[in-house]
Amino acid sequence: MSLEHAILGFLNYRPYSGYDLKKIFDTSIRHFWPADRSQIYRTLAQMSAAGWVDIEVVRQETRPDRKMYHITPAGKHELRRWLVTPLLPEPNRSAEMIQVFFAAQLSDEEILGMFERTAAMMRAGLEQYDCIPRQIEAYPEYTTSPREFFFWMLTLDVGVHTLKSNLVFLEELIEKIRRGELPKH
Amino acid sequence: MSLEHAILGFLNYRPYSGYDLKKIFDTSIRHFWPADRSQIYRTLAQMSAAGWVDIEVVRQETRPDRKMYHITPAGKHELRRWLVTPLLPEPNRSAEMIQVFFAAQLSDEEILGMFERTAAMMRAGLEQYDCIPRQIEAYPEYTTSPREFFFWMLTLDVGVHTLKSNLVFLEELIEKIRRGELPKH
DNA sequence: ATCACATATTAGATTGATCTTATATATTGG
DNA sequence: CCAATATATAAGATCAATCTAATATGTGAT
Repeated sequence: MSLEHAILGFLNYRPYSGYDLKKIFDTSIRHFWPADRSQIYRTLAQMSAAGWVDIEVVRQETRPDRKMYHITPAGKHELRRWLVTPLLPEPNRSAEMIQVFFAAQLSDEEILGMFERTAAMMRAGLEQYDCIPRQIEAYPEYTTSPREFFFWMLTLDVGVHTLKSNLVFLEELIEKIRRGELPKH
Repeated sequence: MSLEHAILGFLNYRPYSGYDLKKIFDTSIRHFWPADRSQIYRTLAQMSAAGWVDIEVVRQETRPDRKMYHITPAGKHELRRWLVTPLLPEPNRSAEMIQVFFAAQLSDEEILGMFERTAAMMRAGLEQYDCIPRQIEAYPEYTTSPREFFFWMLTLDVGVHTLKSNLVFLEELIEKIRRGELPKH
């Protein structure tokens, strides 16, 4: 499971609580691995049972107690093992592609409208990416070195590059449809 | 759920059994929506309960009976409704990106090895795409018009385009690492 | 004064996807 | 002759992800 290893990755920087981890996920890797609060807590419990993390209970008077999770040597070992393991190629499910696959059943105008809405969403997505580096820089405690920062930024670059490339492809397709080049029958 | 609508899309060509549909999925849209046999049968049962399909039992003597699923007017209506509905943007989960995100913990050599293996898999993937059009052409009964064929091919073009674009990006990154341009600390 | 929000964890329920197993028979290949 | 593969459906189990709700309190905004 990847969630476990993402958590190990963060705990390898320093100890965090489940609540901290939820915030970190939401401000960093949510774009390629969103995580549910409940699932983070449950996964932490499993990781504790597996001996990958130790729990330190921090008493608080005005707030509920926090459980700080510390990575163990076994956890560090598991993280390294996973990081160097090539992943089996998992297919990226895409409901959009199903719509494309059966788009012949729609009129040219409907298809054009669909693709134009998609292009608009992709352009909006590109603008969102511009805001992320500032978000990450606002959390300097999460990153500890230029080397780490390089790879954090790399995940963003991949996202931007893929989006841009797909947008160019889509815009060419839209032009093609506008020129009436779809088979009519 | 997208699986339901993919099934409706195929049943809108002609009636099929669950067994047929599994084969069709595996030879056409598996690349962006793999489907489990068991799940297809269960989904067909739900679709029947929802009134989207009718079941015609075909007695066979030497083989188990087949259940041929026929799309109903309600099913056709639901298919059209879904095809013109813009989808909520779902994040593409990517375990590979988690590995990139925490790659700073590995040595330059380990990172290079990882990326080179990924590039090799992508090149192998590109070669696989070359074989797919022939597979589809081998199943002419699934497609009924040049218009449908155009969109079938379009889903392949998107896949090839994305793969190629990501491969170029990755090759540039590998060159950068070879030139020793990763931050060392 | 009240309402929303932040802190902090956990349990319950459901869904979609996946894997395994069961059943029963015909054909094909070694 | 035996093993594997194809035809055909379905139940059982599990897992990861998601949504909702419960609990309890402090702070800031309207």
